[in-house]
Amino acid sequence: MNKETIRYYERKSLIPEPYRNSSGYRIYGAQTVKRVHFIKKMQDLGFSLSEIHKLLGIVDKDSGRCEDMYQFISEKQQDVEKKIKDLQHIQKVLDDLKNCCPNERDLYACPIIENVLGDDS
Amino acid sequence: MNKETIRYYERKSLIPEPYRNSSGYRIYGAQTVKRVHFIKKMQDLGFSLSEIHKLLGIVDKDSGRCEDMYQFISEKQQDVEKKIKDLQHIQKVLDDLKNCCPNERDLYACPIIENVLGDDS
DNA sequence: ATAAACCCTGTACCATGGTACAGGGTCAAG
DNA sequence: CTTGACCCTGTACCATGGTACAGGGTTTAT
Repeated sequence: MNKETIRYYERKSLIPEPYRNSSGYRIYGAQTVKRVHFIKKMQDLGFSLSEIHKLLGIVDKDSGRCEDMYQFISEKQQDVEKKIKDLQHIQKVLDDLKNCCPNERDLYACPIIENVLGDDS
Repeated sequence: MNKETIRYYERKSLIPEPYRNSSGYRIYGAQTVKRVHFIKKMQDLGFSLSEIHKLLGIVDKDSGRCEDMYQFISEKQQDVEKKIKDLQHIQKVLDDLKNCCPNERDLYACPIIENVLGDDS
């Protein structure tokens, strides 16, 4: 991973300020390394950095962690469910557009274009 | 729609510079209004403004419009298909996380957290 | 001993899709 | 004829997730 990105996470308080050696160089412990892995994985699961910030607040808590975590995951699942449904709707509209296309070269009045451009809704 | 957004589209060359009256006020014709509707609809279908910029290039062309349009829609469908698959994978991972959660309050060692935090991959 | 190859800080910049002024001109109503 | 409500321009700013310097200090290798 890019060091600039790590420093970006530090600025955003996603990871703690690390120890510095006598020259002021950052020394990272295993926990911070794990934390960065956690951030990456949650990003891959579609969580934004601000969501991950909240999530890390849960992780750092000493009680109620599991319940809050479950809650968080559940809410994200609903987000993801909605995104899938939206994309499936888009897929259907794109299909309809394709199906109205005769696919002939040099046909000026492309039904797809007319469909989207002229449809007064 | 917000006038600032329309002016933003003008800056980005998504719509032509409109006619001005004697005081320099913008006067929009029906074609530009249709163009803005087109932009909004294509945005709703998941096209970015830069994609819409290319699309409008096709719309403005005098030949081969239909074939290019069909091509564009088809490529977008593949994008959308991939996004859906990615989200479905995410959904599965989130499900797995939920399934490993005992959902007990005050349980310190939340399996979800351990799962994501500690998994060395 | 000196150059390469790191680290540090701070700031600016990239794309995306806009929004929000400031400081001015114009237009219609009362 | 003045006040408010528009329009104009230009520029700066918002969030998001970083990246890329400039201008220093340090460490390592030859």
